Amino acid sequence: MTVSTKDRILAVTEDLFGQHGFSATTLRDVTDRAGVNLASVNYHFGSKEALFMEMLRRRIEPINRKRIELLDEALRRSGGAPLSLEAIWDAILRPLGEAVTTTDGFDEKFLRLISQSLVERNEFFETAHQQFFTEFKERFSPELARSLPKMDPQEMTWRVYFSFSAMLGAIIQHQKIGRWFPFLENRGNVDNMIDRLINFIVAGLTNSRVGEVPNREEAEVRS
Amino acid sequence: MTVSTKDRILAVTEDLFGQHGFSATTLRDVTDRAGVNLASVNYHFGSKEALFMEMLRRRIEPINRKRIELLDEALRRSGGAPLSLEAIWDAILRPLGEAVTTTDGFDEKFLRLISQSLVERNEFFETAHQQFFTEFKERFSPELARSLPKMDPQEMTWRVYFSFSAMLGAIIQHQKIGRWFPFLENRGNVDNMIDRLINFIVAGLTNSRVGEVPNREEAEVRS
DNA sequence: GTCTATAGAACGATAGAC
DNA sequence: GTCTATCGTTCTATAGAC
Repeated sequence: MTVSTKDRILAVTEDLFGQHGFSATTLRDVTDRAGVNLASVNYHFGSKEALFMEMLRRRIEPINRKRIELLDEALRRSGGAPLSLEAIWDAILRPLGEAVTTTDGFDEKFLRLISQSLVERNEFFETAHQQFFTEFKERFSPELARSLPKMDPQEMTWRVYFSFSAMLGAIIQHQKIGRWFPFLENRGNVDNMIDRLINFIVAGLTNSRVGEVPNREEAEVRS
Repeated sequence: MTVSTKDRILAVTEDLFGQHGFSATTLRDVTDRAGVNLASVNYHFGSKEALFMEMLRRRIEPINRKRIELLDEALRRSGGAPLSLEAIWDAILRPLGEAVTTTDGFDEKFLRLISQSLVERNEFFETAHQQFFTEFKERFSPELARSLPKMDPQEMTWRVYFSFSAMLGAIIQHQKIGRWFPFLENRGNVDNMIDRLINFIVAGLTNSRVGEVPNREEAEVRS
């Protein structure tokens, strides 16, 4: 099967963007590595920015589509009743896990791509990501609220923010996990990590010490 | 009081690096904004990389120094007994909070700087950050283990990883918090956020469902 | 649709006067 | 220690032949 010039450019762009980011990746790097001509980028995509946007869009949109599918499916099975937090976060995390999983376990390349896209500071990237996130957040936030009906909305919003932070931080920092914790087992098993991450997040979300701040003097020595 | 050319270059470098990263920031941007000559960068710092390293080093090192000071102080007060998780995470988070706090509340500029430095992919940056983190992690990890003596080491390492992820994710994503959650109160109050983050992390760390993975079918409907 | 060739601008770094 | 001027390189983008 033949791979089109366009697809080869996109594949190489993903690699280099994941490794070096937008500014540090030049079109010459891309075209040289892809074995295509420099001018082909502008022919197929129009500009460097448009190329990078297309590369990002075609990876992220399917993930969010799948997330919403899983959420709808769970709601169908529950007959519309509030879902468990585990089910909600499973719908959020599992499609991401599938996207980064290959037969060899973690696809570090793809994880770097997602990571880099999350922290890219170019304005047009930020606008795109804002859109990606907003669509999916507006679908999930009400479900989280339904599953935690007694929680103060402000308290819940903070916790949801920390939950997303934990998820995104775990992705962004994942390349460092081996250097931080060299003896950590199973770090190539994405499903295992997601299971553990769901546990961590649900514990943080359901923490009973609502808004309570430990007294620093008294809290010093653990009972 | 006069501000030296060197200091003005460093100050502007912080701003621009926080906003655009290393590659997208040019020396001309820096020197133009600082009102100094282009050649002064190479005179004072030697190269673009050396300038950015010096800028980063002088901001991060004091934070880690303060963290270890706070930990030692807490241990002195406890007479060497294991600390509460709250006390440990207070020592980790509070110096960061102080560093980003000005009289106007959150110093978004500094938060962006830290955030950008965490995700910068240049090799010399990564090596430096690895060193910054390792020093401080090797001091704190044993204390966390002493405070959670009954926990399986593998389980604990995963949770500590998620805790750091939540912390770093909260910093990295902080610029987006207002767009994600427009009605969130207190988001300019760094001490308040840190208090809440400590609660979230401690709940995740002490979660009783050790290594237990919810059955996805049964977990679907929240009781 | 793919190529060569190049325009036009911006880059990091440095030489050398003051 | 600060300046001007500039070197040599590299960048995105495009014109135009095939």
